[in-house]
Amino acid sequence: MRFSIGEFSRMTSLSIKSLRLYHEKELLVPAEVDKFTGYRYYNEANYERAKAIKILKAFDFTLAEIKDMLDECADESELLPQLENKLHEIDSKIRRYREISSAIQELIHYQRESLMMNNKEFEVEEKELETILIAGYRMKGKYQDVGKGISLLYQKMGRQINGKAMALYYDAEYKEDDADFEVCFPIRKGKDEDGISVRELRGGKCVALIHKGPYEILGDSYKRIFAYIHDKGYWPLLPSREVYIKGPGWIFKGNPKNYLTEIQILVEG
Amino acid sequence: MRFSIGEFSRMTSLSIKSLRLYHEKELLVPAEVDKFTGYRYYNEANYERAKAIKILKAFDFTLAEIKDMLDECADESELLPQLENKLHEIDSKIRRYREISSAIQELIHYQRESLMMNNKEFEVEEKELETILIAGYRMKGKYQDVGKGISLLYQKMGRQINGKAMALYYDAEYKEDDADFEVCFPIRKGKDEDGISVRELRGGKCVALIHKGPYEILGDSYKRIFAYIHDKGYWPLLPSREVYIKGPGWIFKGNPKNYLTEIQILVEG
DNA sequence: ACTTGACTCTCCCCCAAGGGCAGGCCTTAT
DNA sequence: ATAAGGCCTGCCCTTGGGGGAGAGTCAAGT
Repeated sequence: MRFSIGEFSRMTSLSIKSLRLYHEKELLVPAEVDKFTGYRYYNEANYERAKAIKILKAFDFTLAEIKDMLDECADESELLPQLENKLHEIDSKIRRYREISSAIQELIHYQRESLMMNNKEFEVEEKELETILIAGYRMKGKYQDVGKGISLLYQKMGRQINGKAMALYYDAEYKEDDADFEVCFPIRKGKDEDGISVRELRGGKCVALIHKGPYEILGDSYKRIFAYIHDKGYWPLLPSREVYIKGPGWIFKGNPKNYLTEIQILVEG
Repeated sequence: MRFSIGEFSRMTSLSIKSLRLYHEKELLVPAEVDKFTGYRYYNEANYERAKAIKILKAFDFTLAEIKDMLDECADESELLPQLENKLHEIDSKIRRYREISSAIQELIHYQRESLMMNNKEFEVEEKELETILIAGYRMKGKYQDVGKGISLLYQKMGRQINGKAMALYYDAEYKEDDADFEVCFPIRKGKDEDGISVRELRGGKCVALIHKGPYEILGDSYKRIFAYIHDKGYWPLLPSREVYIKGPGWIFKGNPKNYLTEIQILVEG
């Protein structure tokens, strides 16, 4: 039997283009090529080889690899090393894609959550905070440096992170240039390292308010929350906390009007 | 601040080639290009955009997708649809690679096993066969057609297959052209369909011999096994079974000298 | 024998995301 | 002023083909 390229293409479900490419690369050379017309004619042996090629292609081998394997091996058992290599390759691709997948999922989740919260108006509320494990990095400087501290800490702690970025403010008053604060993340586990302190952050009774808008007008919300505390006759404890529910994103700086920040102040009384 | 392309490359860990490509594609256009020398100069805003590009590239977006996203969105929440699409893409890649991975693992396992058995000499042995669930396809024809039946059945049953291909021979004598046999696979579960019979294959006391070599000389091994049965005073039952431990592979036909076939004959007595 | 329609040939350009190199211009420091 | 190192454009290469142009071929019907 002798098959023209079109017939052979239908038999093997390989496109004519592919067959010509395989011929050029000497991966699948037609049994007969008409010297005058250049027409390719395939036979049974070509068909067997084409089947092998398709299987190996389905295993994600490149054409060059397939050529080597088919030319140098006569039995499947000789393919074992190549198969093992390819298996490792595939498995590391899977690992990589899994990481990407969970990173995207996390980002989507985060965006969804902050979209949901964006239409609400927020009131001062009282709640009970739980004790959590945090990794903190103490800094002195301007409030704007909080962002840098967060990205630093994020890179250090990577996959141990278990919640949204926070900052603890140790000053009882507003300080322009010399504020004393600590950026931190809730974490699953970790150890002290490079100025990073890992410890429990005690919970307790707390007055909280979600602030919507740019950080420049955080003062308004602080005013509201302190008025509330005063009204109730509570006594505010230090450090106060800011939880950055939605801030400048990883990708865009975003619109500061949509930033969400929860101010939490532990109180006594 | 104004950075030359080399400086900017070091800052962003993007190669100079990439930066020039991104410029050409208008993905990342330098803040300033010297009209006379063509030198590119980048600024802070370029740096922010480069960071975004790197993140999206890490998420496996193409440059064109990244350009669209960065040009048309001002906030991360607007990226949600694209992120979800990409997540689906990534997840289907993971599924695909997982299938490849398990197929390769199976093939490796199979090859390893048959390599191990290849140095042994085999003797007739007695053993107890368990009852198994099989999918069988009854055929009449030549013994050479067994191969075709097996690939047909393999394609139908796919992932339900739970063991090596077998054939059941219902003739008490050797038949050249008109043999009555049934190719089958052990399976996990399944239903009758298109002439495929799914049922239990009863086990029992059995005399078995692993035959090494081409199918043409299976007769020699049958002679040995029947001699043994006769010696012991057993009574052979039909159908007899052949289990194709190693035959022509998926990829190569392989060397028939290394084929391994277990002949199993249930006996009474 | 001729025509016609379906096949097939080679050759060239295209995709993504750059890598590598050649030949020439530019900047900067000494 | 000069040298070293930076930067420019332009061209070819990679993988696994897809698309199409223009020309030649094959097989069947008339």
